[in-house]
Amino acid sequence: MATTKTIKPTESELEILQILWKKGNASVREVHEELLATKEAGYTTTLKLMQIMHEKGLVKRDDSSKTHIYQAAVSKEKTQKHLLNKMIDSLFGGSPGELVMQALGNHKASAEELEEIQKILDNLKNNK
Amino acid sequence: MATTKTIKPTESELEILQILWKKGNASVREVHEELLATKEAGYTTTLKLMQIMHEKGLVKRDDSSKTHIYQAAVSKEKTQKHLLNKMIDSLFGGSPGELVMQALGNHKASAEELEEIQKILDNLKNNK
DNA sequence: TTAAAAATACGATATATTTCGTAAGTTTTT
DNA sequence: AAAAACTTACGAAATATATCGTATTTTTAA
Repeated sequence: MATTKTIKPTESELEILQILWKKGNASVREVHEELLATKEAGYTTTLKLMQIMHEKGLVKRDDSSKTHIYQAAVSKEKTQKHLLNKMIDSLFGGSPGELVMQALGNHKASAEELEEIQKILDNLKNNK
Repeated sequence: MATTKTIKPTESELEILQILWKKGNASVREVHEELLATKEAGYTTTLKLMQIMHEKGLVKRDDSSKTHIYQAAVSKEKTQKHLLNKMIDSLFGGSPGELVMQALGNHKASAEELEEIQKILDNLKNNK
């Protein structure tokens, strides 16, 4: 078995990854501006976090020019999958259904989303 | 608006809560034994964690006899809900649908679960 | 009734995460 | 060309989390 790389971004790292996933690539400044919309933080704090993420391999960066340009090195889907599975195992007794029910019960999903989910559901049913 | 109590158990606290949810109530010793099945830890570490959880109000305890008996003070459902919402916000751009799709796509849900989900889905659709 | 085992309390250390200040080098503006 | 603004690097402090050792008390067993 290959050594499974442990993707486990911290809370703050996740916030940054989200921005990078959305923007594709961005400078520290750009990420920082986005962060400010949500939370209070100093510029060097963001910078430091992104440097650490780079060391960890969570992001790639192009430092050919003065202002470095960052980009996520882990895919959104893989990360979601990973953390979701962890949560299903640790909080929902390994049952994805239990989680789905909770999630649907709580939040309000849009009509479009409900349709999307319906499609997936139909698919799964047919494959039984 | 009432002050929203922040339920945010740490990883370790979650492991303990799970055991308490399962057993209903238990001594530190019992919880510790269970923990050992999964991970390495000293007894006093478990004790300390549970004491901290008590301070935080995550668990209740009966200390009328020498050996204190603990029990979860937060419900499994509320905790699931809380952490799920956090995850939806921090990883799925606030869209529960996205999360549900990932969850359904990855894991295999049982036919019964699919039916359950279908019911919830129908309900949500009708309430639009 | 003494010794061993079990339990709690508590402080100290270790580790992980987050935040920030300062220095030093670029680029931009005046 | 000098000043101002921007950027990175880096160390250090602040905070949160986890782990453990030791002292003390209580219970159990010899």
